[in-house]
Amino acid sequence: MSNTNPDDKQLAEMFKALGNPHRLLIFQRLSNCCLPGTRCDLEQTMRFSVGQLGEGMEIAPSTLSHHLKELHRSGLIEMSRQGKRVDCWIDPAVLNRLAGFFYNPIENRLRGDRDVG
Amino acid sequence: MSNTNPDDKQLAEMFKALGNPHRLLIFQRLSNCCLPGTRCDLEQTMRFSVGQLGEGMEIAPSTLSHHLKELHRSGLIEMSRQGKRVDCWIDPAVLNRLAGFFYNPIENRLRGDRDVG
DNA sequence: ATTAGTATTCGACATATTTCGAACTTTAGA
DNA sequence: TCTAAAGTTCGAAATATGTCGAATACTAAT
Repeated sequence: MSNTNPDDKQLAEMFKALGNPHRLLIFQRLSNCCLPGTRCDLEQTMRFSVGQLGEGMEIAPSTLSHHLKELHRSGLIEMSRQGKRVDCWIDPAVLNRLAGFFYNPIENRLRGDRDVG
Repeated sequence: MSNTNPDDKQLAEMFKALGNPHRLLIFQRLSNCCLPGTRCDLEQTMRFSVGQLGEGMEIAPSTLSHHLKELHRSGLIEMSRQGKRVDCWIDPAVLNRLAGFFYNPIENRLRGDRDVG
C-alpha cells in the first residue's frame, strides 16, 4: 500500500504473527508469568527454550521452529542460543508498544467508566 | 488445537484481522480521533461510512467490503446501515480488552521504569 | 417506477500460509 | 571422535487469503 508507513507495517506484521492460534499460545506462554505451574521473577523477563514452548502443542518440531521464526521476524520475540538450547523471551518494550496502540489516551476518560471482562 | 479456549480463539481472530495492512489502516481510522482533519467528540465513538473508510486506499469496493466483513466477524468493529450508507465503529470495550491483553499488571512495576517509543 | 448512490455477494485466480517428514547443524558429553 | 539432544532448513502438499470484476441488493430521490 502507498499510505502505510514502516511503523504500521511492522505493527501489521506483529498482529499477523499473533493471528495464528499456535503462535498466540506461544506468545502468551512468554508473556504470562505467575500462572499456576510457573515461577514469577519480577527482576527478569520470562525465558523458555524452544522445546518448552512447544510442550503440549501437538505440532512437529519443524512447524514449531517455523512459528518461532515468524514471531521473531515480526519483532515480537527475542531468541538466543544457550548451549544446546535456544531461549526465547519478550522484550517488555514490545508489550508496551502494543498495549499503547489500543490505549487511546483521548478516549480513555470515557472508556474508564465502562468495565470490560 | 486442543488447548485453545474460545476466548483465545477469538483473540487470534482479531489479531489475524489486524494483520492485514488494509484492515489495520481501517481500524486505525476508526480508533484514532483528534487527528488532523478529524473532529473529535468525546461523547461518542468515531463513526465512518464504508465509503469514507476506503478513501485513499486503492482497493476495489468489493475488496473493501470483504475486509470490513473480516473485521466485523472477528469482533473488532460494529456495523449498521444508516440510510444509503453503512456506518462502522469500534466498541470501546474492544480496545480495552486488547490493551489489557498486552498489559501484564504483574510485570508493570518493572515496565513502568523503562520508557518506550 | 426509474434512476443513482452505496455497499455486498459471487466466482475466479494468484499468492501466501500451515504443516509435515527428511536431512542437516550445532552443542555437550561419553 | 562418536553419539545424542535440541533446533533449523528444505521441499512438497493442502488449505487459506487477497484481490478483482460482474452481478446483485438496498435506499433515497426524482
